Amino acid sequence: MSPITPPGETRERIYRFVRRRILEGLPPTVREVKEAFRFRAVQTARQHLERLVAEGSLVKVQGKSRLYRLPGRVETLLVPLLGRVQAGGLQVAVEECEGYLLAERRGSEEMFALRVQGESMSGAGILPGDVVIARRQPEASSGDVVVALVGDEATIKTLRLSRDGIELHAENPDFGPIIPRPEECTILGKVVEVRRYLEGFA
Amino acid sequence: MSPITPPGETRERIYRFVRRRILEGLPPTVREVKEAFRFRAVQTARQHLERLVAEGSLVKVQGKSRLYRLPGRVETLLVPLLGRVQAGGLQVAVEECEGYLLAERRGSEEMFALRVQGESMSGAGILPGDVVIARRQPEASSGDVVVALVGDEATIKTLRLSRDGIELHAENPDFGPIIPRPEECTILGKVVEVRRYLEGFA
DNA sequence: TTGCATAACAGACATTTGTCTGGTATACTC
DNA sequence: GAGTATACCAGACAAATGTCTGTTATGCAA
Repeated sequence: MSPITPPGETRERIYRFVRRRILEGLPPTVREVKEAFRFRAVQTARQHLERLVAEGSLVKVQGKSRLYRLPGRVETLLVPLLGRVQAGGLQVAVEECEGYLLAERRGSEEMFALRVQGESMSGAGILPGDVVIARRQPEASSGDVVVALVGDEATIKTLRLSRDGIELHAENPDFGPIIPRPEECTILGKVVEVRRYLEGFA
Repeated sequence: MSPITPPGETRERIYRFVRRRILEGLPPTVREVKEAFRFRAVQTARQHLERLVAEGSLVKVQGKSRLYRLPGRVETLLVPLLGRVQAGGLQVAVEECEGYLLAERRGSEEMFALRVQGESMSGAGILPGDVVIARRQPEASSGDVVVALVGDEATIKTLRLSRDGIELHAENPDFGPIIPRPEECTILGKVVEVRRYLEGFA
């Protein structure tokens, strides 16, 4: 028999283990928890897990496999890193994406990522080669950094709402604002995160 | 019997279904696929899935539940987001970290994250409030952005190696270089990634 | 002591899930 | 026609997984 640990201590470690596994994208089975902690009885793992559910640290779906989740929608998901976004819209772009990034999810929104191409947002610390992660949404507020499809190409700019319609502002004095006609501009999403990889990860 | 669809058409739809489920964080079981497409035989779903694996659109782990994944799999890692780093070094700081970030794993190196505090690196697009992710290492090359402990406090600067020793350069004309005496400066790690959260995630 | 809580174990049962063998039907090619 | 490929179905087996009943041990408090 494993040594009996102080109340709650093992449970705390189990919580962290399960949490990590969930964040990594694959919640463990009861028996995987058992194995990880070298319990000799499945029930030991199960008791701890059920306690964690009872106290609200975890939630689960009865009777299904690998269905322990974190409460409050703090989950992760794989975000497709889009290559070239063209007029076809996002659907096609997602199909032929370059790869996937990990990101925290809030709610169940659809997210996508895009590589920054020019200097136009340098003033906001968004440099060429950076990756922006955006939540897909058709509208945004004044001041938001958005991914917009203007004519035939996706661009990243700061949105300004004026009484005449929308304006897309660069954050760089060398670039003037874009004031598109409504029919030639679609907001694809709002940028929620910027990442720069200084090493590796092309 | 369900109507027979053109070759590959159902499979294409199954691929999209599975991919979506994986991106959402919970790969489906074979029977969930069966149900979603209203097949009456599990085998029908399985055949399609196996074909997708055979042609490389999906990968899976034999015999385990919910183990269909996307190819080019992302290895993940939880990186401790350190609060205040002081002379004690990283050990203590990791103990009392503010939380964890998800990051792609590169090798098995120790990583840590730190919140940017001042304007001194603004010229390199590293702004106050950003989070830098660093690989722990005691040395770095000239030109690397590093996290260094100078005297009593952790700072993020660009490293320059001169014949007199090391120099820490800010990327902002308002800040002069720091030329520390060797014994009062320790390199904690090299910055490999910069993140900025434009929404939520304190 | 008794009672109660926690931690851990042993062994089983039941459901879910992955896998397999064999079948029917349609379409295409030779 | 025979042969082959695809799509789909039926039913079963087996492994993985969730769940349950009952047990021992330790510590704490009435």
